[in-house]
Amino acid sequence: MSVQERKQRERAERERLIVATARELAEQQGWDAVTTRRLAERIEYSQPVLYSHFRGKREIIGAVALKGAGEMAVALRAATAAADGPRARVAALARAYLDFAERNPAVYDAMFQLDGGLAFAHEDTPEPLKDAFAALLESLGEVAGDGVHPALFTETFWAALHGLATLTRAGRLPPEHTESRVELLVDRLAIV
Amino acid sequence: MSVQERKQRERAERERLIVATARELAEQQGWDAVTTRRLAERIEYSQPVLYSHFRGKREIIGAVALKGAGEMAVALRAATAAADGPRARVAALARAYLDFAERNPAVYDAMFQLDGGLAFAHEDTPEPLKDAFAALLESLGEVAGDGVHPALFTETFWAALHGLATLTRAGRLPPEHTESRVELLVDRLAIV
DNA sequence: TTGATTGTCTAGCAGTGCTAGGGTCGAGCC
DNA sequence: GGCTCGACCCTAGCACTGCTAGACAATCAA
Repeated sequence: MSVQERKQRERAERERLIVATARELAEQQGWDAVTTRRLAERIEYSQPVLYSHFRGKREIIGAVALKGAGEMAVALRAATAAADGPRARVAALARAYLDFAERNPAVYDAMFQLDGGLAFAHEDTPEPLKDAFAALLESLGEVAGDGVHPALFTETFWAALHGLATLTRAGRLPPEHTESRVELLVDRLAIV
Repeated sequence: MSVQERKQRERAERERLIVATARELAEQQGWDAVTTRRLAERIEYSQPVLYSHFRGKREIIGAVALKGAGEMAVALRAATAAADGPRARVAALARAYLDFAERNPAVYDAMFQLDGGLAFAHEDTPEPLKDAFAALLESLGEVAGDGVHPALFTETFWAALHGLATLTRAGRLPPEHTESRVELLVDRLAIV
C-alpha cells in the first residue's frame, strides 16, 4: 500500500504546485496570461495533466480563490487582534482588507471578480469562504448598532470595502485619498 | 459634396449599429458571447468592417460604456428630480443606481468591470463619464457633512453602491436584503 | 472610357481551452 | 527474474478566439 500512498502524496504535491504556479503567474502577468499551455510548461508537464487534477481553468481559479480566502481570514484576524477597542478593530480590519486586495490583486480577483465556479452565500459554500466572512463578522458585528442585524451590517460594510478595492485598482478612483475614504466609512458606518 | 456627406452619415449609422448590436448581444448572452465573428454576422458585414470603425473589441466595449454612462446620468437625474429633500434624493439616487446596474448588467460591466480602454479620474476622461459622476455629486454633495469634501464623499458612497451592485450580481451576496442594505448605507453615510 | 481610390471580403495567422488516442513505463503476479 | 496488464502521460488535433494581409469589386474624377 505504501506505493499507492507515495503516488497519492506526489499527486497532491503536484496539485499544490499547479495552484501555486497559476497564482504566481497571475500575480506576475495577470490572469489573461494564465493559459493552460503556459501553466503546463511552468510545472513541466503537458496540458492534459492539468485536466487530471481540475475540470478546467475555472476550477484552477477556484482553487486559488480558496487558498486566498484562507490567507485573508488569517490576515484579518491578525490585524484585529492587535487593535484595542471596537472602533480601532474595525479600522484595522478595513485597512487589512484593502491591503490584502492591493498586495494580492490576482488572488482577490479570483475570489470576488472571476468565475471560479464557487458557491457563495449558500449552505454548500466552501469552508474558507465562510471563514473569511466570519473573520469580518467578528469585528464588524460589534459595531452594527441597535436593531441592525450583524450579518447584514457586515455584508454592507464589506460591499463598501469591495467597491473601494476594485474601483481603485481598476483606475476608476484616484489612489491618493484611499485613507480618507476608509476613515469616512469607518466613522459613519460603525457605531461604537 | 453631398455624396461624401451621405457616406459619412451611413458610416456613422453603421457605427451606431455595431455598438447597439454589441450591447444587445452582451445583454442577451454575456460579453463572452460577443465575439467579432458573431458581431459581424449580426450586423451583416464581415469582421474587418468592425476594425474600420474600432481599433478592436476593447474599443467597442468602451463605446458601449460611454453610451451607458450617458443613460445612467439621465436615469439618476430623473430619479433625484422626483424626490423631495436631501435624504429622499440620496435614497432615490441609490435605488436608481442599483436598478440601472441590475437592468443593464452588460453595460454596467462595460463601464466599471471590463477594460474598455477609457481614462477615469483624469482630465482626459470622456465627457459622459464625467457627467455620470457629476450626477452622483449633485445629490451626494449636499449630504457630505461638515469638513468632508463632497467629491471624496461621493467617491466613497459610489464605491459602496458599486460593491453592492457587483457582489450581488456575482452571487456573492444574497439578493433578498438589498433594500435593507441600501437603507443602512443611506442612513449612516448621509448627513441631513 | 480610363485610372485611381475607396470599400469590402476571403483566407489565414497565432493563440485559446479542451480532449481523443496511442505509447510507455512500472507495479504486482507467477 | 521475467511477464502482463493497467495506470499514467504525451502528441496531435479540434473548434474557437482576436486580428490582419492581400485580392477583388464598386465608385469616383478626369
